[in-house]
Order: sequence, then structure tokens, then C-alpha cells
Amino acid sequence: MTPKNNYCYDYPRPALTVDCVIFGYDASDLKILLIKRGIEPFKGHAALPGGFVREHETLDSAAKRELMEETNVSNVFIEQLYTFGNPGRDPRGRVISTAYFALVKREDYIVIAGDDAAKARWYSVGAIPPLAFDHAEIVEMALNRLKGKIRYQPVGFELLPEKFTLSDLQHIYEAILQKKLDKRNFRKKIDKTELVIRLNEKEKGVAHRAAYYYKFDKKKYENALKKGIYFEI
Amino acid sequence: MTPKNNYCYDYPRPALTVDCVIFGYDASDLKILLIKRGIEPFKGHAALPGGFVREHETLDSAAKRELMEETNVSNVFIEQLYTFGNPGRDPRGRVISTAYFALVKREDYIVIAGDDAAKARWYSVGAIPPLAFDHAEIVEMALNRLKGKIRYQPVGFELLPEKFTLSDLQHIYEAILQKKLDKRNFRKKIDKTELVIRLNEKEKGVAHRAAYYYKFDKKKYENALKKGIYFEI
DNA sequence: ACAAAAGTGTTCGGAATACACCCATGT
DNA sequence: ACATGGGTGTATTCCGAACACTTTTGT
Repeated sequence: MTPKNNYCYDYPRPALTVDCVIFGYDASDLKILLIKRGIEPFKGHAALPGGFVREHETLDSAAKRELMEETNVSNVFIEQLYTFGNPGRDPRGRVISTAYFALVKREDYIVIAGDDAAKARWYSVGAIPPLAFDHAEIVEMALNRLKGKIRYQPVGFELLPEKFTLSDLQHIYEAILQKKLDKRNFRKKIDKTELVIRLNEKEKGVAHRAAYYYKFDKKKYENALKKGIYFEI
Repeated sequence: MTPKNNYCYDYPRPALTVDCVIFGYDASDLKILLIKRGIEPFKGHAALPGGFVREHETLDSAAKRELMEETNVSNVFIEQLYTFGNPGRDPRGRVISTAYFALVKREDYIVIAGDDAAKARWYSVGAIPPLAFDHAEIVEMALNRLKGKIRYQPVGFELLPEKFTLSDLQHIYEAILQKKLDKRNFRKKIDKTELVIRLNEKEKGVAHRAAYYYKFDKKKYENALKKGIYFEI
């Protein structure tokens, strides 16, 4: 039994949704999670995962809930991106959407497939299909934000597992900044932050010299932040 | 004649407002425009100018309209800041507010006083009174955004008249960054951008050596932006 | 042996910083 | 004459960019 027109106001009100741009990294490629829409409008199109904000939840919790529903991960980097509210962005009527962007680690996520929700799939940012609504614009803004953010915040680690190689890290920077970086200069810069610690453990079974694993010292980073020390990478 | 409950929906919907953090610069001081609330809740408190988004306008136009109503200026720098939507931020019910921040030139603005709208007044950012709702949080975020933005975008000029002295400009940077800058180094940096042009005109009637006026070469800046050239100041 | 990626130092130019004195103007 | 802020140059340090070869591992 669905309610029928039980909520009445003196003035028209828009519907409020959140949409999530979820980034992942995999096989040297930066990816975005998209669902396939099962209903009109834009049925069959790819779209950002999202949904209505509930009556008693904050925007942040709505975004986290949507993220959780799609990927089964919690405890990830998530941040408000921008609010899109042009009349006409949704053919069904006035819908305001606050977009979020999230960074998830490949080791954590489990994409829910085949349940009643639309199917989710990862797409390389270089090969994003036509999107429903104004979602292409949202994705573009998220990519720009990420590009800007990575210069002054160590967000690359949010996309990597606990243990990673410096080449992995460099590939993430290259994918986000869309340019090649010099290996020696990159390592010098990472080294200088003193936030990335080499472990006594190497890759195994690779057909070349095995790389050391490293980990990000998150506690040290957060303590430094509290003291007002900033990092540029 | 006001409408009564003519807009009905199946699910509850929040009300949608915009609030503007309007910055100005005056007497070596960075200022914010605040109104005094004439009605409950928070009657008598200072608050950010803002209001409801209308049915057929974009968020941006709603913000520009509010700005225009308060200051009579158009054609200013205005940018979306963040959307605040915690349940409970407004005691009257669920209200989502998209905050904007604007930079206005002192020469342009005319604060409307004594009309039916609440009275507006400029407050130094160092002496902001207790604010209604969660507006203190909004102002804090706006200040941080401005502080971050001024490092890579020439926003200082948006607060100054067409003709300004380099000391004016430096004072703006100092007010925003909250630290003293070295005069010679500051001028070297401004000079290097090649975006600030000295005019053949000096201050008059000052009790010290008269300073040259300068102007910002906005066209050159915008052309450079199109070519993908960025400036850090 | 070879293919493939890991790992490592030095040089150079430009930018950031620190710093002190004389100049023009009104009172 | 003096008070007030305007205007200017140099030396030093630090950071970013460019650049090539040896090592390790699996096939």
C-alpha cells in the first residue's frame, strides 16, 4: 500500500535525491560504478547510483546508504560534490540532486549483481557510456574535483588496498592527472611526506623484479592535520 | 490571498532555500553582509540573506536574485558553496539550504535599508555576531573556501574597484589568508602574472606618497584560462 | 638469454623567502 | 620637520624537472 498525496504544502516543493560518483581503481585504470536503469525515464541507460533522501536522514547518510546498497562497503572516503537543481534536469518534475563522490578500495567492494536493484558495473573513466539525466555533467565535475584534490590531499590511498606498491600509487596519480609522471621524482616526493612506510614484504610471482609493498600511515597523517600541517603531493 | 495546501505529494518533501555569504572589502577589512531577522525563529538574530527557491528558477538564479535583492548588484562573482540539509537545522521542519558565496565590489553595492526586507549590515569577519540556524557553520565554510581559492584563482580583484592600489590588493590577501605578507615579494608575484596593469594615475589627497592605481586585465586572464593556463598567486 | 618492471642520484633553473632603505605627500 | 605609507633589489635557500642505467625475477 503506497501513500497517496498525504503530504501537502502551501507552495510547490522539489523532490530531493542524492547521486554518488563512486571511483575505484583496478588493472591500472580509474573506474566509476554505474547502474543500468530499469525504469523510465532513460530506461536502459547507464546512470549514477542514487535515490531519494528519507525524511529523517542527513544528506551525508543518504549518500552513504546509497553507496552501501550498491557496493556493500562502508567506511570509505565520501564527500559532497555539488547540488544540481536546474528545472528540467528530470523530465518527471523538479528534482534536486546533491551529488557525492566516493573513493573505494578494490579489496573491499562487492558489487551487488542480480538482485532487484538495477545491475551495477564498473566503467573506465575513459569509456563512459551516454548517461541518463545530467549525470555526464556530474561525472565530469567529480573528475575535476578529484584532479584538483589529489594535489593537496593524499586521496590516492583511498583507492588502494592496505598494502600497495609505489608503481600502483603512481599509476593512480597518472590516471587522475592524465599525464605521465617521472618515477624518480614521484618517489622522492612520496618519500618526503614521510607518510608512506615500506614493509618487509615483496610481491610474489611476478615476471620481473618484485616490488616492495608499502602502507600509508593514516594516523600520522591525521595527527599532522590536527596540528595544521598540510601536504602537497 | 495565500495558497493553502495546494501542493500534495506521496512522500514528504523538504523545503528548499538558498543562503548567500556575501563578502565585501572596506577600510582594510574583509566583511560579510548579514541581515537582522524580523520574524521567528531566531527573531532579532543576525542571519545570512536567503530565501526560498522558486518553482521555475535554477539554484544559481535563486542565489543571484537574493543577492540582487539585498545589495542591488548584479554581475558579481558568485559560486555554489555547499548544501546543508541536516534534519533539525531549522526548527520549523525540514529545510534544505544550498549556500552560495559571492564577492562584491564596494563601489557597486547599495545596501537596501529601511524597506520591508530586514535590515542588512556589513560585519567584519573578525567580529561576527551569533547567527541564526547553522549559519555560523556556513560562514566558516565560506571563509575556508575563500582562503583555499585565493591561492589558485585571482578572486581578490572581485572585491576591489576597477582601479586599486597594490596595497589594497595586498591587504585583501592578508585579510583572507590571515597572515602578513612581504611587500616586495607580493609585488614581484603580482608582477609576474602580467595580469595587473599600472595606470598613469595616482591617489590624491593622502598624507603620504601617493600610490599608483592599477587595474586587473580580466580579458587577458579569461583568454589564458581558455588556453588552459593557470595562475597561482 | 631475455623480457619486464623495480629501484636509485645528480644537475640545473626558477621560485620562494628574508631583508632595509629612500621617496613623495599632507600637516 | 615629521609622520605616513609607497616603492624598490639582492642574496640564499628550496623545490621541481629532466634525465639513464643496474637489479631482480620468471619464462
